[in-house]
Order: sequence, then structure tokens, then C-alpha cells
Amino acid sequence: MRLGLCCLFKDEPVRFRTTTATVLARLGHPAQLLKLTEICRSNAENLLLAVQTAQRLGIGAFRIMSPLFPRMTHPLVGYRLDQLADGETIAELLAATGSYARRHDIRLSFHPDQFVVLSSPRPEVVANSIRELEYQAFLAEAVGADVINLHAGGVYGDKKSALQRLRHVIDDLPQPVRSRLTLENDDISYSVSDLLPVCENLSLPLVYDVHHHRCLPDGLSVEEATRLAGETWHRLGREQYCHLSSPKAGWTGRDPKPHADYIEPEDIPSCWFDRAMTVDIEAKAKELAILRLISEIDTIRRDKS
DNA sequence: GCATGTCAAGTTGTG
DNA sequence: CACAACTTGACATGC
Repeated sequence: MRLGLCCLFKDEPVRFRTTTATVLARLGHPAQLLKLTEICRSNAENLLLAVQTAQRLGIGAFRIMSPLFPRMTHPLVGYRLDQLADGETIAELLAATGSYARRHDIRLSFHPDQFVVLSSPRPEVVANSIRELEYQAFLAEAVGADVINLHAGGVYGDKKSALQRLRHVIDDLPQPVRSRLTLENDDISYSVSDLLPVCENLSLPLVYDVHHHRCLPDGLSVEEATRLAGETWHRLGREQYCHLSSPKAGWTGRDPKPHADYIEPEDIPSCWFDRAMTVDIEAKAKELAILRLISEIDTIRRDKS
């Protein structure tokens, strides 16, 4: 099990900056690009630092935050790297991050946020989503990330039609996106058994989120879901990717969906131990949760042997 | 200094 | 029907 960190550190001095479209739009064009250069260069430096820090802590994967280059695809204030004064420096930092990650076997991924929806019946929503995916694929290419992971989106009262729209849109995606795209089961609409046929049909890997599966059961056991999702990766000769989190208020609490600060060791599926796979840890305490988990797993291993 | 409201975008379920 | 939740913060503003 290779453990992965999502986007941010809690105690380590790695910080990502951002800005808003409103602020950028108020600035004149030169000032706008100056501000963006500052932020993008700082974020590229911190991305390299993030991967180096992950390596130092024994973390084997890192999910890169979507707004690494904030508002890059915005219709009004969007921009390209070559428009920024430090564009070349920034590109070199991304390349350095990629080669560091490769050298130390840190797996990199992306997880576009809730606005990226490929199953929507609204064409403008799908078009914006594709633009955002192309931006993330450009970043992924630059740093050598092999995964851009997405939820299936809304149901719109008819799951079958939604999935059919999703299939067609995915099939027409540009290659840099398509070759990295994965689908993840969510906790309200699409379960593993909903997504498996789509993934098998399109040769798309399925990211198995065991917490979502426990919130939205589908008749499959955790072991079956792990194995079936795993096959979608292994068929392509790739390492399986999964997500793990614990409920903030426990499994008996009112709503199990919100994530806790740390991972309850009991929430780790026993079939995941000693399995060759990447597991992103979605815990609010970020790297602290992973460090605690690593030592707890060591203890469990020692007790077993 | 510090507290507070805002942030491009979608969809669903709750109060 | 408005609003929070979803990986969350971080930033700009106003006191």
C-alpha cells in the first residue's frame, strides 16, 4: 500500500497561493499578469517542495490541487503560461517536479472539483468541463501525472441516459485527457456497480473510494469492489488507485459523509494490506494523518507476525 | 492586527 | 425555496 496525500500540508511549510477572478478583473492587464506570474511561480516552487516533502515523510503519492495556476481557464481573466514573464522558469519548475517524482517514485494525480461534470445535459457545462480538463491534462503532462480522476456527475432523474451521455463525451475527449481519465464512485449517486460497466466498456480505470461505498452500498462487498475495480487497472498494466477516509461523527453518527481529521485503522479494508496499490488518504489532518497511519500499520503488521 | 465575507463554475439533499 | 456540502483554504476588505 502506497499512501497518498491530498493537495495540502498541515504542519510542513508548503503553501499554495490563489486569487479570484473579481480581483484580477479589477486590475489592468499588465498588473494582472504580474500578479499571476508571482502566484504561479510561487505555486510551482511549492509544488516541487511538496513532492520533496512527501518523499522525506515516506508518502508515496500526491494529489495536485486544481487551482495550481488560479483562474487559468476563466472566460474573462484566463491566460497561458507563455504570457507570464516567468513562464519559462515556471515550466522548468514543473519539469523538475516531474523528474524528481519519477526518480523517487512519487505518484502524482489530479482531482478536478465539483464543477467539472461530463454527464450534464447542458452543453455549456460540458464544454467548460472539457476546457478545465484540458488545462489539468496540460499540467499532468508537464509533471508526469498519470491520473485525472472524476466523479460521474448528476443523475438528472434518469441514470441510464446520464451514463450514456457520459460515455459519449468521454469517448470524444482529446487524447491527453482521455488517456489519464478515471472514474470514481461517489456517496450519493453512482456506486461501483453503476460505474463498472462504463469503465469496462471504455477501458477506463475505476478509482474505488471505500468510504463512499460504505455510504452508498450497492450489494458488492468491499473485497469484491476492490478486486473488480483493481481489474480495470491491471488490464491496462497500471497500479490500482483507491481512496480512504473515516467518518467525522463515526459510522453510527447522523451523517457519515463528512471526513474525520484522522483515519480509524479499523476502516482500512483488511484485503488492502500488502496489496500493490495507491491509497489517497482523505483526512483533514493531512500529512499528520498519514504519518499516524504509517506507524499504526507497522504496529498491526508486527502484531500479526 | 484581527475578524469576516467572498470566491467562476454543478448537483443533490436538507431544513 | 434557500442553502450547505462536497478536498478546503486563502485572500481582500474593513474595523
